[in-house]
Amino acid sequence: MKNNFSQRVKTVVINIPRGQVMTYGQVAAVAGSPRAARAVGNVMKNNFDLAIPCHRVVCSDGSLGDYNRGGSKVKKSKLQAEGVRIKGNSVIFN
DNA sequence: TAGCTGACGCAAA
DNA sequence: ATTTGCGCCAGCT
Repeated sequence: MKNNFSQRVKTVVINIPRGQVMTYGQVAAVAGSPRAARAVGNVMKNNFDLAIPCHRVVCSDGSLGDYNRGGSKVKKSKLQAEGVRIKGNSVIFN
C-alpha cells in the first residue's frame, strides 16, 4: 500500500533542502528500498502533490529525468533557480 | 492471481 | 560518448 514506501518517498523528497538534489536511487534507499528507483518515479508521477519538489529528484548519472509539471526543461530551470549547477542537461553534484 | 508498465540503475558492446 | 539489454520495486489492469 502507499503508506509505507510511497509515503516514505514523499517525505524524503519533501525533506530535500533547497539547492540540493537527490537521485531516485538515493531516495529509494532512504525510503527503504535501495533498488526501487523505478518505483520512486512511479510514485512521483502518480502523485501531483505540490508539496513534493519532484524537480529536486534526478537520475544517478545527473540526468534530469522527467517532470510531470512542465518537462525536463522546467525542472532544469527550477534547479538552476535554486542554486543547483546544471551542465548541459545534467546536474552537477557538489 | 498473473502480467504489464514505468520520471531508474548498472554493465556490456 | 552512445546504445542495448537486464534487473529491480511498487502500482495498476
